[in-house]
Amino acid sequence: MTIDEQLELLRRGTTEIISEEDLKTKLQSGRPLRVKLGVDPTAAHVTLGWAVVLRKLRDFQKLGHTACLIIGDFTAMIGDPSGKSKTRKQLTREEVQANVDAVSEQFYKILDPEKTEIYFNKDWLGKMNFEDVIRLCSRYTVARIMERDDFTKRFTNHEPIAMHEILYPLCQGMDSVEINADVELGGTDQKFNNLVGRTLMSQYEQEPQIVMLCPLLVGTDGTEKMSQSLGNYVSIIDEPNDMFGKTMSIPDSLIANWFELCTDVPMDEVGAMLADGKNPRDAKIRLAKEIVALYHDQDAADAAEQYFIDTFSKRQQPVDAEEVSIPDQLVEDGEVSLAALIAGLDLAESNGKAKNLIKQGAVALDGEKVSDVGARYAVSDLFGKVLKVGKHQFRKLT
RNA sequence: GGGGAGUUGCCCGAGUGGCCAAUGGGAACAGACUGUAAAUCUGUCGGCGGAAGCCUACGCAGGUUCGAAUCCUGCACUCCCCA
Repeated sequence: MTIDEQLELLRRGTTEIISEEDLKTKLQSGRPLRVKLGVDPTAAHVTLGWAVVLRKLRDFQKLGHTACLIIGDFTAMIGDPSGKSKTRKQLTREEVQANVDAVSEQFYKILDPEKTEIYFNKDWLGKMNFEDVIRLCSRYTVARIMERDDFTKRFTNHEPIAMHEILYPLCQGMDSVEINADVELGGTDQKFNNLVGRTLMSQYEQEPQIVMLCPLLVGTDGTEKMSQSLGNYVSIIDEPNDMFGKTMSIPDSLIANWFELCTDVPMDEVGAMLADGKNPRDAKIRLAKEIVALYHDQDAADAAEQYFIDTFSKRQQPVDAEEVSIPDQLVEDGEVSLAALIAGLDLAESNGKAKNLIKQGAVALDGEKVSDVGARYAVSDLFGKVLKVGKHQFRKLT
């Protein structure tokens, strides 16, 4: 592959490269580059949004470069202030460890383990003493830190900014120094942090890293960036049917963007699918299948499509609803209250909510609507029946 | 260090002694309509209970009162002004 072809591949799905010229020079050197991606284990799932950057990292690997994943087990205890209007909650060591465990194996669904190095930034940040911290702080000024628009906003809005938050960019910059990164990848919200890395690196007499920024994937709600705390996410370890269904729930306006950032489908093909007169639903089905195929396989994608059409388009009961047994503690004299059962199976948060659902006509047994809030059934009558709650949730009682 | 303002349900925000489980908006959920899209309309939205009702809640801890989210005291946290 020529250098220009390589650049072309790397450029896809990025919004900014600082600077492209320097990147070209580095590519021309022919040596494997150290491409850094910092990940904070603040969540237990790799989401499609997160995958955007991971997939870019994989592109580098395909070209023979080395992925340097920095697990922010130290920085997670600070909490990245990027784009946040509030101080993040600081995670405990246990929470961080649990997330690290959960997330690390998910990375290899995307990355090539042979070309991946994993670092934990507690290994160096955790060893700094107070003097080291003071010295680090002296390398950056308050004015420059306050340039960040999220800090500026919080400051002008009289919202609190805790001291430790302004150290976050410096910590992240130290990571780059520590591993001597050639390139750092990040979402557009990471621009400031990544640029601090460049500054620090030159102060440590290293060649400043190239910064490559990827757009933030908008979540299933169609407005906010995809994040686990907002609940608008698709996880790459979601079950095929969930993955398919969640993807189908995105607004039409996002279809092209998701194709670009989450799949390898060529963009002119996407354009054709979305041309005037075509039903955007079909494009969305294709999108959902692509995504399922990527993280499961083609068979799973086909099955998920079939499930979706049967269950939602045709409004049939799924053939293979998840089977659940009726919890013993709900049974009294061989009977259960329907509301308690719904709550007990986690299909509603509380008995009260379950009753509301019944009142609203959202509950059916074997296709027959139940409207009696106080309905009770003999357990033996329920065996084998399919309980439907809302549009999406089906459970086969056993 | 001094002075002032504030802390209400998932979020924002009203409420200044009983009519407050707490106005309103947003989010969320459900129903209708659909393409599980968007938009729209309707309903629900602390817990338990079939219901009546009961319990728990307005930063935390006490107090005054027949009765407090509302008054008093102390504590914690946030913001502003001055030093």
